Amino acid sequence: MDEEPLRVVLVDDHPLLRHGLRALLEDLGGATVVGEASNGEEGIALALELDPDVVVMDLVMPGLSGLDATRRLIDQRPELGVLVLTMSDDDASVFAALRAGARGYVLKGTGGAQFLAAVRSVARGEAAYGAGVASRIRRFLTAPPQPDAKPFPDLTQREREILDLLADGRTNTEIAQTLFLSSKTVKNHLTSIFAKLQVADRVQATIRARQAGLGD
Amino acid sequence: MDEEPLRVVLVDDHPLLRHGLRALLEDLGGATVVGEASNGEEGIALALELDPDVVVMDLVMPGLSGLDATRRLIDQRPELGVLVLTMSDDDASVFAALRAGARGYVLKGTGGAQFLAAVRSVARGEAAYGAGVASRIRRFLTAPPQPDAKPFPDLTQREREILDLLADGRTNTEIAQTLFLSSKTVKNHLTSIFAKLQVADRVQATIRARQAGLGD
DNA sequence: ACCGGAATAGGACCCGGGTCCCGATCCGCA
DNA sequence: TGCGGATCGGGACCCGGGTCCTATTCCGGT
Repeated sequence: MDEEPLRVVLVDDHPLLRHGLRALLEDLGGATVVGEASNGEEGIALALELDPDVVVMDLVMPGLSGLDATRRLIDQRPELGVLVLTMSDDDASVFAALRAGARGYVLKGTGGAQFLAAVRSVARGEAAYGAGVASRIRRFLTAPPQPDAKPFPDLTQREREILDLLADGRTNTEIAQTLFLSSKTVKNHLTSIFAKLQVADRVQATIRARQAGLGD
Repeated sequence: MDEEPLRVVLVDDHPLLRHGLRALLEDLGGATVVGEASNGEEGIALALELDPDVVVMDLVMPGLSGLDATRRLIDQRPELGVLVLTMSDDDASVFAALRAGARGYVLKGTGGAQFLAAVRSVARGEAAYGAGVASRIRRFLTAPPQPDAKPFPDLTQREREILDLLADGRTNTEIAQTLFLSSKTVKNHLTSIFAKLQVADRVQATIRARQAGLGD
């Protein structure tokens, strides 16, 4: 499709690594390294000036970190492809980089072929995450939907129904009408609900219920 | 690295599309399609039996959806690479698929080279998301830190303080003691708060306040 | 056949929540 | 200087929320 060589900027404080990457990209990857920088400030300036297809960014560098550099770069050029290449293999680094706008995250030590594939993906506007990063993202996305199960196991069926209506801000008489009950009965149920939830009144019960996902 | 052809299972209810994919994968991709299925149930059975490197999964299918199929598949084989190939280009579909455990998400209409790259990435255990998906993920990760601003602009300072305590489940006398006020004053403020929020009582006000981020 | 718990409901009672009206002070702005 | 709004509070009043006790029905488990 695109036979023009990819234009790449390398930002890494390690000259030997830059040299190796340049060789890899230009000899085997059909890409051209149009600029190299050894810290964040230079990287930003170079990238803005040269407008490459991909910026390969290290995270830990003297001076401006790769994280901040990525953030500023994306602020100014949202569509710029930043591929983070780092040794940091932990949740915090990964998500910080993704939030900063990096479109790729691969670990140093990744094979040459995978690295080149990641560069090309990022150049195409796609996302390219290494094996470990993929599972991290999934865990992160999977976490929220978990806290389901059963909200209040010690409540009876009726009590849960009433608590649910309470969590919608309904008043006792409204709850009673909805469930075809006497308001007295609703009061009685609420009293035992308060005891089980260990709260003092309907407001606190409402808060607890909504924290557990009821209402809305 | 791995010169053995990738083993792929196709799950899509459209025979012509399967045919096209098979041709693409086998002629240009150096892969072998070891099985085809036209719905979720068959897909699960085939994938479990053949244990391929990649399962290419459509989302919309008669019978068991690709979403549910992916979920069940990943439940049993967490390391299995599932690449979702679909026309659905919306947040809900994308995140549902990622939560279900898909390691790739590309749109029908993606170029052949990109599709093959995605298949190979997924086979290597990496993640492969198309261009649009990448920006969705970023927006999702960036969203949480955003929802600040000012909760209730029409409330006065004092009213916001009182509403904040109310959102913690405090009672009128407790609020009064905290702010060194008379409970009468608290009541009066609450009355005007209810009017401004257009709610009937403290419970509904609490709900509104917590939806706006107060309390906790 | 019996017991216990869930669900329903009434009576009596207290008190906090909520409303409306009124008055006071203070401050900023026209 | 005067107006308006924010803040503070009192009085009077109503009623819904909450508690405690008692009682009935029904059902499942022993």
